Amino acid sequence: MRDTGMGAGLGGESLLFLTDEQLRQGIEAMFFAYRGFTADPDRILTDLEYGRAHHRAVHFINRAPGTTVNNLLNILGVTKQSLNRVLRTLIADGLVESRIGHSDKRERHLYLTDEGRALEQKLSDAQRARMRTAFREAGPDAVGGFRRVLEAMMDPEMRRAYARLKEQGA
Amino acid sequence: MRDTGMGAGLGGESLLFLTDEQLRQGIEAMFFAYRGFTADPDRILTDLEYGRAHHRAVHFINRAPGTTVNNLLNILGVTKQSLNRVLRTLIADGLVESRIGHSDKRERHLYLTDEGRALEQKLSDAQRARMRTAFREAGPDAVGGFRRVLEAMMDPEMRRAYARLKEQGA
DNA sequence: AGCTTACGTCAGTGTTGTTGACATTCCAAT
DNA sequence: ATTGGAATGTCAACAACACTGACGTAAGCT
Repeated sequence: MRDTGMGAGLGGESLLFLTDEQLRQGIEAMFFAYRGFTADPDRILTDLEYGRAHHRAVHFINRAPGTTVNNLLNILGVTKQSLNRVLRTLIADGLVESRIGHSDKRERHLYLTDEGRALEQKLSDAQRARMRTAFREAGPDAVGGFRRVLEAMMDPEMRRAYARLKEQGA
Repeated sequence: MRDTGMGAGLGGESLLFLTDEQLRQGIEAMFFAYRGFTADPDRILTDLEYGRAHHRAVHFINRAPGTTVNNLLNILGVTKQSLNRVLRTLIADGLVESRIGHSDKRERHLYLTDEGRALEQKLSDAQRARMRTAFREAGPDAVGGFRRVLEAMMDPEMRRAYARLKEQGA
């Protein structure tokens, strides 16, 4: 087994949790857990001819109603063309409403329709159910650690977006 | 704000960490963190004309040298056609070697070549670096919680695969 | 001999992402 | 008032990565 060479001679703190093997287990845990994380919504979506991209759009529009396309673009980290394709179908299907901005008429503000909210509800119910089970199994302390590690893993820009959404939801 | 209706009257334990808002923050944390998780390898891969699928294959072949195609299929959770496309390019490019099984000649055992190991090293160095920073920022207790929640989030089948890899690496 | 398993491949399709190019609309500055 | 830039939208082409379905080959099992 290889080692980073940083595990020895660092005083009382063993830092055993930073060995390459521990890090690799963390990487694999992320990989397998993300599969579970998306599995339930994915099943619902394939029945509805939608994909994960539609879920993400619906999720964040619900989370921040009236958000602009540009704002959504930054949160989702995709190109406007990619997002536009998804939004177009959602608007055409009557799940999302796009209203021209009042102060800046170039901007489009996005809202879920009743039907859109119904889908969001259905998807997030499924996803929250899994998250709830996992949180309950692991316990409150583990949940705190989970959140701290994930936050530290984000790119700074995403960490800011995440913090903004957190404030908004509280 | 909606509520699950499970937050009240449960005695001393408040279960505040299981509110819909907390769960939604967990969901968003997973989304943003996974982006960071894959960002560094993705950057390396695009330069090399490879994708995330190649990374996953190389990772697990390195992790379990001599693994069969079928075993890899189960771990990655994709179709054989999808995996085969990736394996074909990796073998053609001399990163992976496919050896016919000794006892069962139908099976192909997969190994990384020196060149394959070099790529795996490069990719996992980048990914481990981010994981290491995140782990160090969050601290050992948080890392334990992180791992417990992720494990609880996996599908049972993936939890078994994860456990098998853990034993193997120890 | 017949069935199953493991693997590979061909063909077609769908989702999601990417560039690049171009039009429109609007705000803001000269 | 015109010019420049930002925000949005659209079209086209393309690539990665997943899927299904069908077919073939070789090997193993009963």
